Amino acid sequence: MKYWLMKSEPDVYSIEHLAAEIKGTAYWDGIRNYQARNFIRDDMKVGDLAFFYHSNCAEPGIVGVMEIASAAYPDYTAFDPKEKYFDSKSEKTNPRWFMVDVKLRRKFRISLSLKDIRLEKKLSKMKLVQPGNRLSISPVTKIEWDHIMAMVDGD
DNA sequence: GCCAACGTTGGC
DNA sequence: GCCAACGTTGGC
Repeated sequence: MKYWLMKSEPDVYSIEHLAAEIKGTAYWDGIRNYQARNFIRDDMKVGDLAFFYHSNCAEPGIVGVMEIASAAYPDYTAFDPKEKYFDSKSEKTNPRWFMVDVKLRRKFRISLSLKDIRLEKKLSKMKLVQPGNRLSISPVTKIEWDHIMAMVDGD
């Protein structure tokens, strides 16, 4: 099983949106970066766990935990010209972009801010805090994962 | 809203 | 294949 961190702008789609999904799951669309695409398509498996990260907002940070609920399948929003993330180069017969379904496992009572992550020496190797990192999907090591969970739960 | 750091595009 | 121009990301 693998661990991940997935970014979303809360103005667009927040953990509260996910919590309000009737079905309990949602499709994680709009990934338009090859490296992130490859993680989704090639490495993500059903049952993997992922941190829900709020980006580009007042208090960026990790706000909860999701479970990957499906294998990767073509991101059909790329096929629809009316969609924000339409991409004419992604064809139905040869899709360029993929997505997975996610399910909310847990919303943290107190989220872990980027500031606090930066202050934590043991998390200094995280992809998230590497200079210039903009990847919206990144792998998290088990050690990092466990450490964050311990921080969130106050040991 | 600013802007630095990236990734992508397209002319050559 | 180079690289300038452009668009996007995301912290601040």
